[in-house]
Amino acid sequence: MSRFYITTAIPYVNAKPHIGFALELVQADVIARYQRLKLGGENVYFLTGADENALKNVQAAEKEGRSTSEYVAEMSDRFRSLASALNISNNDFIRTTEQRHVKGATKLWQSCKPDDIYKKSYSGLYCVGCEQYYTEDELVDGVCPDHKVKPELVTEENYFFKLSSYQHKLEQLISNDEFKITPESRKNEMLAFIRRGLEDFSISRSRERARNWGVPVPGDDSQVMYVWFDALSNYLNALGYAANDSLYKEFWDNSGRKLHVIGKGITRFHCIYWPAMLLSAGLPLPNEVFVHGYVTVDGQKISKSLGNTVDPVELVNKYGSEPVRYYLLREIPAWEDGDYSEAKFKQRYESDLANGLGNTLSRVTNMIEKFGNGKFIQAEGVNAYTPAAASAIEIAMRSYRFEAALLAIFNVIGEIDAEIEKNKPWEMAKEEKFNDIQKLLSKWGTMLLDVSHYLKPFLPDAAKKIEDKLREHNITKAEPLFPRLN
RNA sequence: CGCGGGGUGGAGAAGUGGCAUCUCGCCUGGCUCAUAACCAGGAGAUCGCGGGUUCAAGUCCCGCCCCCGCAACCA
Repeated sequence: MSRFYITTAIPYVNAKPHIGFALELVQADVIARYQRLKLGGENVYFLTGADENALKNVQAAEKEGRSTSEYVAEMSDRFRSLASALNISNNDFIRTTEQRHVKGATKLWQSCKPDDIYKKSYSGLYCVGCEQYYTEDELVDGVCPDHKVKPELVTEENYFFKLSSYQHKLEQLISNDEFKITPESRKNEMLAFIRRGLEDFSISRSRERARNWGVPVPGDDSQVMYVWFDALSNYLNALGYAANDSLYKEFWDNSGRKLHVIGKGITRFHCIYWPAMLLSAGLPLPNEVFVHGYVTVDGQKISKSLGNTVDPVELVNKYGSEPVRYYLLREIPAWEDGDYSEAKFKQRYESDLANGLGNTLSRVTNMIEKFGNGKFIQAEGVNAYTPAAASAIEIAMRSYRFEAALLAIFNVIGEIDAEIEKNKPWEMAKEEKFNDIQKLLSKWGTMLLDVSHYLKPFLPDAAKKIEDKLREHNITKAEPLFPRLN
């Protein structure tokens, strides 16, 4: 029994989703769909969701003069809609204000080794305006960079987690890939971080400082959990950890594979804090964390002050989900940062999707209609992908190099075009060599089916359209799969 | 001496020792089945700079310059 559990991170919902999170959803979706094809749909479980407990959410709601719970509910819906706009095949969507989550986070806290959670007083420079702590060097001339006020020295008693006692174990698990971090550069970063020495970290806030928002610390009403402590437990909670549901047993508490897909900014939380918490609670660890890079827009970091945010839902409304999926997967190197620009988007759309895949389908189906009587018979022994190409795609998929996989998959489009040009079926038609044409059309159609097979995880709709078209009894010229933009 | 990533034809990238590759753009030619799409050929790179190792270096070593991230309770 081979089970596969995959998750995205749960973004906090203080603003509408931007294109960076769309990247994560799409990458995770490709992996999920790919695994379903291999393992069968029932053996794959794909989770995404939203973090509603972050203090930032409270601040954002306040700014709009709304109640926090109403605000986060509405914002979570926007993230849910993004997933559906992008045709993401998630099995579930968890909100961290749900009971199953609160109960699970509580259970996880209680399951940690008693020695690992202790009370300690913490003091730091706290800016009331920002509602956050600053270190000395973050201050500009001794004042908060945002509010230009001198922060107060605040002392508060919090619960701490004994991360320090897991230093050795974590180093071991990560370096021998028992807890695998992809790409390797991220693994090295984490190892370097661990070797510098791990300090215990605070896992609670005073209820006051948390603005009375969050998951209460069990047995201590004066404190709520530090948002990361509860947030990470969502991966267990969606499966029914608190109630020990069968889903939890099948997908987490067994030997199946568990993969987290995250952005580079939260690597430490997923690769250090999270496994330590699980170790403390005596729970199985995820097998792997895949860390993708960030999306820049026109070469610049996405930032609200620059006003260069790109709304992925708008993009989908304008161009459709598949072109957006394609762009994110093909143009952004999955292991690194990548850039979005409208010009590049249009370029990819035109050359790869419209003039490439779509046009080739039109050519082939049109010739089947015109020269082949609408009949297409799948060719025996034709493989669009040589064993070398197929294995290159496999390797790319297994290492989450989606851009490399797509490049290899799309090579075949060019090959079909070149063969059409070389054989000139339209001339053969004049000479009435219809049997020969039929053979060629069988071959090209079969090659297109091979392409669509590999495209399924990436472009599920287009793949299906290609397949459906070539399975028609009386094939007519296909409608443009991706119409030209102008 | 903080850590990491990167500097390859006009643009974007691939490329861990053996004639420098791909996509887009540009030029020329071809084709007309196709979404004015497609195919072939071509021009264009002293592979950031300076040394070194080697029969041979974009690729290994040393030094330097420049760009971009990250630097622990803050998503």
